[in-house]
Amino acid sequence: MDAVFRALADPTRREVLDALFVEDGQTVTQLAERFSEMTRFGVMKHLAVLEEADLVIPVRQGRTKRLYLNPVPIEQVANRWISKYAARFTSALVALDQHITTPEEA
Amino acid sequence: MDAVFRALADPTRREVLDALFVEDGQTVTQLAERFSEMTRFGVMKHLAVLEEADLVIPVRQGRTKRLYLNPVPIEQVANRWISKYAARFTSALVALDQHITTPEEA
DNA sequence: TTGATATGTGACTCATTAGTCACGTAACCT
DNA sequence: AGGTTACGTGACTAATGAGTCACATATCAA
Repeated sequence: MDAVFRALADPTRREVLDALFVEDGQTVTQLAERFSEMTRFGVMKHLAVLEEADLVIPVRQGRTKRLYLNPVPIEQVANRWISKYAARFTSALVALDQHITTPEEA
Repeated sequence: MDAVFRALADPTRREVLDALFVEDGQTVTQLAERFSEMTRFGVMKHLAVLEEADLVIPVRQGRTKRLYLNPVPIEQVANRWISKYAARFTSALVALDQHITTPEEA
């Protein structure tokens, strides 16, 4: 799970995920072409991090490699980590609402 | 939102959030004592990052500073980013189920 | 006021990361 | 075979991040 958080920290890597969300199964060069501000090697390094976190699954096809989005780790983070704080969010909203409807201070 | 992802990337910072989840409104020294592998200054740097991401809200009280957990940014990440991939997760499960119930290949 | 406590700042070191490049390998095509 | 396309590796540089320390400031308590 550490790898997932780490992978999601970089905006470029989130862009890669977005690109695969729009069109799944793109090749490395296809993806690299979308990032004009970076060389193919930079993109490949980001892909390695995403694969490490299992967020992207590589499928070799002859000389090309297709990258497929794997939403499972994201879902796990949502369930095992984020949902824990969701309850606090709800109670925070309730507290805010009570604060608004019954203000005690200026 | 970038700041939130960045803040969540570090395991120590997630531990800080966990500590505040267990007991909200702890002071800086209180939190620092929980991290024996690190000095107070290290913890303070992490707190700065968490405050920057608005994940932790500081409240000055005389010479002490109390840190309060703010689950709102986490919730926003869940809604605006993660939920987008949740649909893919569902369809992936459906595909997996279909693959299991009607296997075509060995 | 004096001493103790709680937090803050700036400069510094060390490790990690992002990104590039030269080069290498493997597959496709004719 | 020979050229071309697609991807991979290792070494390198520059930037960023983690962590520490000396020191400074503010507050409390007697």
